[in-house]
Amino acid sequence: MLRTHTCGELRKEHVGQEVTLSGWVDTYRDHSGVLFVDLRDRYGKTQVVFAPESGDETLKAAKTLRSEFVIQVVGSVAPRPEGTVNPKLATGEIEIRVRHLVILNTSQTPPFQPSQVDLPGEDLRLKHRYLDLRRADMQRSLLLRHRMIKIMRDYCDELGFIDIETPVLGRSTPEGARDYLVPSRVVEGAFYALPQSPQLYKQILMIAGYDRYVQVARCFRDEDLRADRQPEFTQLDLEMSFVEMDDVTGLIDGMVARLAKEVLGLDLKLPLPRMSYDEAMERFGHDAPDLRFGMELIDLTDLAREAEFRVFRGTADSGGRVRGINAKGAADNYSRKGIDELTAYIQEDFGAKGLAWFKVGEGRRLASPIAKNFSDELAAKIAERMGAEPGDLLLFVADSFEVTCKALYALRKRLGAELKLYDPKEMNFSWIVEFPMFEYDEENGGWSAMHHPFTAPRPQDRELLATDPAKCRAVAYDLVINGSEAGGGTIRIHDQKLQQQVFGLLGIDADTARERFGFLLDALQFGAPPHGGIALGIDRLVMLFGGLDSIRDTIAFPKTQRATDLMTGAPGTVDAHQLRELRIKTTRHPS
RNA sequence: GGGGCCGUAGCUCAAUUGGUUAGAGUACCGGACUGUCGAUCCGGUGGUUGCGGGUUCGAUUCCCGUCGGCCUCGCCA
Repeated sequence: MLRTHTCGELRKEHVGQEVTLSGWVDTYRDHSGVLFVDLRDRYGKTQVVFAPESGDETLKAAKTLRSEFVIQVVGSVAPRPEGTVNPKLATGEIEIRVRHLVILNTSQTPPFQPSQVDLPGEDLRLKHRYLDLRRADMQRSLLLRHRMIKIMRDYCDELGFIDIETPVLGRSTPEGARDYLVPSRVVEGAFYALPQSPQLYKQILMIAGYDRYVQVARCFRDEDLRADRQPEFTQLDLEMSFVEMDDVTGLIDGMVARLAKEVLGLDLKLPLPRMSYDEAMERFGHDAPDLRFGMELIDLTDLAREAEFRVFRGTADSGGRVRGINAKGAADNYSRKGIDELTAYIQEDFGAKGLAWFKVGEGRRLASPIAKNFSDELAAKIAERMGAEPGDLLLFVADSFEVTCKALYALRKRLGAELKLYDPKEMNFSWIVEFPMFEYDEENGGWSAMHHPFTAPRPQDRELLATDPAKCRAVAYDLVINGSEAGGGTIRIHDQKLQQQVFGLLGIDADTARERFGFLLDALQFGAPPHGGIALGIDRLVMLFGGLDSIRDTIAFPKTQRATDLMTGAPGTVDAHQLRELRIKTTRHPS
């Protein structure tokens, strides 16, 4: 072994021991007669000291050490002299008096140093990811990821789940996200698709009788990236037979509680609270609301009908909605210019026609350029409805229900952050349930599945499939943490006829269904048990539990917004021979 | 596909209203220093201001295009 201990484990009780440490030169401080090196590995840092007692040769060699050299030192653990203890280091009470130094490898001057205070640009971090991953923050993050996956796997194992791997090369199912495609060499003109999720395989596994399946599954979606979205990401995917919704949510409640306890030291009250989709849209304008703070959406449509203000009355009379939020005590936080920015924000990004606002003065008088359009009586009713007090800022959007949801959700989220309405360290867990089965697809003029086409309707809503699909609710449940969708699941359809009916509603005719999902329809006829499951986004869970801003900081080798890998250069060109074998032509010059 | 922010020394950043020789810290190189820990002190190297074009007497600064990174709308069953 090239080491007897790691750089993070030596303490006062080791004083006097002969040890061998190996690691990277984090920093060095050359005082001519004595030279200090902070030796780093993923366990920590230990100060090693080169002094005249180390011998001329060793001291001389130590003077050639530079950042990120890999060295091995042999020496004795010594207590630090009085007054030189470093409380910032876990190993700060001791140091290694070096007798022997081996330079295991040198390093070029790194483009950035893992210990540097100012974080380098993300492109540079990604290009030299091996340096970035040496940073303590990244090590903490990957370690947290490991711990969380281990906790979840252990939990499932204890409950009898079997880890089964499903294929990465599958077939394309054009619904939903765009697929990553892989050409087949053997079958001309045919393509595999990388899985967006193991959805169908795990349902097949239920039909096959493996009644508790789990997998840490890599999933792929060829869609545009975000701070919390990567083209390939990891899900804790699980499925259970002979279960109802409460069985699945109850199981996940226990898993989340264990994560919260072991990772954050939090005792969660179970079961986690639930809210229906409709309530979430009404109170927060979104199906993944951040419940760490209030500032709920308040409906004013009935009052708007009495208003002289044409924007309000006109919207209310034509079937739209007038809704608002009350930013408590924020009247002074937003100047005219600041409110103009908020207005532009919801107009440009969410299609709102405008933003009506009032500042609440003494005696709950409403002050605003549009205030003259409101009678004192109506203004008082609005103030009452909004729970207005002097110093509050009231913001209103009059538009379709969808636009009021989007615009006010965005405003609430933005103001919540800007006004610091919640503690960033607080964690809020909840379930959103009773999602609609379908949503209307403007583009194609038909119904599309809100979750996926295999989701079961609530038994009491089954009639609605034929009569009023819009009102039909699914047995679906999303786990929401701090306003972020951390996972989602459903009870699946296990009845072949029902499955075909749903396909029909989605505009998938019998032939298409047979071609794409024939294997599932077949399997459903050979004794499919009732089943359901869930998938949790592991990258997002780590991000939330770790208090990180970007999903990229939870992934060892993430991709950029253009889905490229700055370190390896993927995606890259391939040589002409490879393309010929695949019978693929490209306008791009082969490498 | 749309909107926005950014790109200046190896790194992190600055540079007045468009103004003359583009600076600082750090890293790096050389020197001094036997208790530092963001070591300190002295000296030095280092720039096609992402790239291409335009406006101008003059462009890091303004305009157009392009490349790259990030945020975001659409998209993400």
